[in-house]
Amino acid sequence: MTAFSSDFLRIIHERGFVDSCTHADELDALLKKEVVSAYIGYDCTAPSLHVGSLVSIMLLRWLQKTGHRPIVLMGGGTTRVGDPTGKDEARKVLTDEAIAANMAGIKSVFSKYLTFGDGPTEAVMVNNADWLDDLSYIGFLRDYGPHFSVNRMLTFDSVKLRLEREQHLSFLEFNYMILQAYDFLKLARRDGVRLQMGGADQWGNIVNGVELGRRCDGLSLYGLTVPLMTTASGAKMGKSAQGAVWLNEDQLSTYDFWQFWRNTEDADVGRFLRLFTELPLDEIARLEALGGAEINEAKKVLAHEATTLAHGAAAATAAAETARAVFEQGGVGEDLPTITVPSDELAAGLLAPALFTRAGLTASNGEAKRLIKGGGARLNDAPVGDIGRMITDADLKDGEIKLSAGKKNHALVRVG
RNA sequence: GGAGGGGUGGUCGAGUGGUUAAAGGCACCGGACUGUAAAUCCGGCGGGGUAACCCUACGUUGGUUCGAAUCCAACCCCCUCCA
Repeated sequence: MTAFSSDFLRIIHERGFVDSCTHADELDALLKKEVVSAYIGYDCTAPSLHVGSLVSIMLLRWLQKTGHRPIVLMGGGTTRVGDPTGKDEARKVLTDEAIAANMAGIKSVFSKYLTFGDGPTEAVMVNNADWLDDLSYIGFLRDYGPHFSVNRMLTFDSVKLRLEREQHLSFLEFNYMILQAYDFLKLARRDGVRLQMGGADQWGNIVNGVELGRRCDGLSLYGLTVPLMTTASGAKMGKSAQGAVWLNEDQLSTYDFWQFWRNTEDADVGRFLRLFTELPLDEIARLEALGGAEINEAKKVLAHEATTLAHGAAAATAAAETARAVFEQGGVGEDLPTITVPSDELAAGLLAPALFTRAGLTASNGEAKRLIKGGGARLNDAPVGDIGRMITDADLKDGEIKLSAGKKNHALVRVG
């Protein structure tokens, strides 16, 4: 399974996207023979996707680039059930309103990475609520229930782990894999989809769909998973200073997004360049071979490329420029988070801890005081020193005040 | 329905009447060292207050007590076995 002849499998294999794949040789031949429709499902559990999902989005992008048709499945129906995979406890049941709002946020990401339309290789977005919401219970059970073995279902990790850990698993959640399998069958029948892809944790769910297609319609369906993304030091990937690394700009600024990539661990640079950029492999090989501090150049390239894909070249350049000004010159940049304070308030003076919290650098006044006592808080690059420090318009420098919490978190205060 | 076990801070997990805002680990945040890396070491880690101090918190609601996460009652939820 090393020498694939189809562009898609060859490229994604070279770039490290493939964790496992069903009938790789057959799929390879199919991809050479015809335009293949493949889908990945996204549940609407948050208002945006984050970098954890980015691997699969890049996968769809490569699929389209190599002449096939990506289908983005929004889990409007399955989100109402809740995927138990990888969770110790049932997720809180989301309201239909929350699901709809989340879906709206998630949808917007894909247009950055894929070209949608009606052409043979243009992407399509579908919603499984369209067919799941109206299923009739008895009819569904009679049609598809016989194809699922409970004995077998109990052996899938998503279920098995819950049982082994003696964690509650509701019947509602237990049905998730059946619905996901049905999704695949439905898309195969309706849109001729032949391949489902997803994260490594989705393997069991995907295989169920492959088998359901064969049992019901004698279809040859395929599944492919990407590795679970972790950093070289073992942490789950996707934390920034602000929390999760969201793909939507309204959830995470382009500057913070850029910074996330810039702060990649050395050991991850090559892998991330292959997965999250489209640079040629020989160029990546050169970049990851850089030693010592030089590897920072590779990280900048990574940050620029990844940010360009997500937010556009202008945003990436602006973020890079701000980062350069802030880190390499110790100054300020346009992209730093900025708050505006009324001039009379500033003239009257504001306590440093309160201003830090107001600027979003600390979560509470207490935290701000601790930060100041610990020496991590700076005002115009000078340690604040005293928790009773008053900040006034006398602290303005070129019309703004730079606040810093640690070396990486900065904010600007302007008068307005 | 019956019997037994359990619900502690973001998380895991101690604590079983007072010095417990609650040991310890992880996560997280600062600092040192560096390269805006990793590893390591140091400090911090509920909220408000400059502080004294006040408030909130150990499933929920009541009760006993000078005093409860710790004892009692009822209720809710989870687990195991039985029917």
